[in-house]
Amino acid sequence: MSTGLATDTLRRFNRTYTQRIGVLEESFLGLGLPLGAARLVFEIGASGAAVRDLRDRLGLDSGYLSRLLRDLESRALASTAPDPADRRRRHATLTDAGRALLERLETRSDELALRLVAPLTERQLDRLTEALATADLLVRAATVVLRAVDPTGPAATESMDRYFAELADRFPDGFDPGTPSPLDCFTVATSDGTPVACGGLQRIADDATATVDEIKRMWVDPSWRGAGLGSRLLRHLEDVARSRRATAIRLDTNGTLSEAIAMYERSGYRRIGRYNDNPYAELFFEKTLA
Amino acid sequence: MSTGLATDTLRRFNRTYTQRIGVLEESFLGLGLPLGAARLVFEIGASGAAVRDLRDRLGLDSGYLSRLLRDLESRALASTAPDPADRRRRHATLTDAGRALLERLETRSDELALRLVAPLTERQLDRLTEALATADLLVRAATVVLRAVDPTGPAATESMDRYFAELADRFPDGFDPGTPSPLDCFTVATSDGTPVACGGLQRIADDATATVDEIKRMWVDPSWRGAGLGSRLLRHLEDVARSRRATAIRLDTNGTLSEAIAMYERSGYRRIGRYNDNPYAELFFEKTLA
DNA sequence: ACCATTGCCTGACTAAGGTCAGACAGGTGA
DNA sequence: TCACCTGTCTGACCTTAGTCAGGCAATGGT
Repeated sequence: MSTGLATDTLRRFNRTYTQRIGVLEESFLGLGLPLGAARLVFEIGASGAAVRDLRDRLGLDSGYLSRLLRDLESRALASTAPDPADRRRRHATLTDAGRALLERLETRSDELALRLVAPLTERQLDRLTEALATADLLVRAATVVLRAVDPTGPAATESMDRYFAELADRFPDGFDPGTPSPLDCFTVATSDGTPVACGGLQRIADDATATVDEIKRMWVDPSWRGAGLGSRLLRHLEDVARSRRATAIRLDTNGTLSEAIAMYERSGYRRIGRYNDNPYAELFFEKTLA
Repeated sequence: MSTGLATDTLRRFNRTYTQRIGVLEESFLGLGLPLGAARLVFEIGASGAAVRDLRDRLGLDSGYLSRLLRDLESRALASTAPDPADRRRRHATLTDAGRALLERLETRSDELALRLVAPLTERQLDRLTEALATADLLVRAATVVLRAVDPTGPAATESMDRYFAELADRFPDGFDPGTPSPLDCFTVATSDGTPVACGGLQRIADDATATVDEIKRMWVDPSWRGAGLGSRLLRHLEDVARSRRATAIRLDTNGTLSEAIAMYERSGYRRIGRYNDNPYAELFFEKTLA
């Protein structure tokens, strides 16, 4: 298909959106707060948030956010306190009044959304919901950022922990990572700062005949599957391996991870015999790098 | 399904949208024009537009729009001239420089859209395009306005003409409306001011046994089909008929209009025998009103 | 103990977006 | 012809949103 169709659709949708759904934003208005401040209340949420995160999520200048926070404080809607772990960082929380306002904001937002879709039949509402969920997942997936991180750093550790936790969940007899040895390099995919996928490389052979990297601890957050994140990560790791002068990539996997297996096959990996003694591995794949 | 899921999805999408796609808007920036002015250039378009329409479409205060137009004029991007038909109204047109700018705006917007979806595979791009097109159609359909209009007025005439034109196109031997007699009442569905569907009622029987209204000249714009506009219009006309104390509704149709026939059956209409001598009618339906 | 860095805050400033009241020209019906 | 309406324009005014440079306190490495 032509990318022209895609951009046309995107732009057409953009127009419909700003005219029709965009007014949802304005539901935040009319409760005495300007839009920016209301959005901030929304973003702080019932459980509070770090100032740093707020800045990232709202994409605001540090000075401006600070001013908005002071504004909320002067209205007794929020308060900030230093983070005990690092007293330079600050954490914002809503006061009772702030939480009450948040609730009213949510109610209004819901009402407006409901009114918007009220003329639709149930069947159409289902179609709309499904279409929006699909679009949401894909757009979010498209804007995921792949980043090489320190294989022993916090970002790598956090995503590997989630990977191990899932294996423990899915394997019939559980999973024991032991003390995982650090990999040569590690890539984490993040969306809004939280890791949603990861994977690393380890050199397992380097002699006259071949230089082989093994892909290890590759994982995609369950709620992000079906958006092509896995293939994208795989391609990325292949690029990294190539830049490390690897001539082939291998990986092993367990028979329970059926989506992963399908993806490896789609991506040009072919089944080979066992090449290690990993007790959890049942299937072994290899791909020759061009 | 619960409407809660729908509003959740809508709100979640809303968030993703403002963070990710919303920046498309900013593609209008950086060409020396503030966003509002750039949007106005976009809305005037290559073929110009009435100031009145611009105000409606952009939802702006008359004074503010006027100021924006003066701004564009002072930059030699647009010019306004009185409408010859009513010299109070004014019509805005882009100058050559304005059209050149419009083109650059469109290019930038396209480029940004492309960059946004670049990480997606072709298959995902197809899915995204389809999802957005569906969402677009449904959201636009949900915000269509049904309005009773003068059966002989311009709005009614315009949509009936399009209906007749389509019949002429679809019937193997063409269609001749003759001099259509005005109906008792007529409803037009509009989106952004242009008619997208219509239908009227005519009392065809009123005696001791029954008061019967006939639905005539019901039509949905081809590009708007599949969004439930037909059923909504049908329900609306039934309400109108009820308010006119009708006890039953009849309608006739041609065998070629298969989507319409399916819709009538879904909506509780049952086949009856011929009740008029309309030469184009082949099928006849009736529904008893509660 | 020192220094660079990080995280947040403040003051000063600007652009953008928008409202409101009134003015004024053109049009319309009695 | 007059009174009133419609559509647009102008001046005065205001809020919101945001940038930038510099400041201070807490932290981490040496």
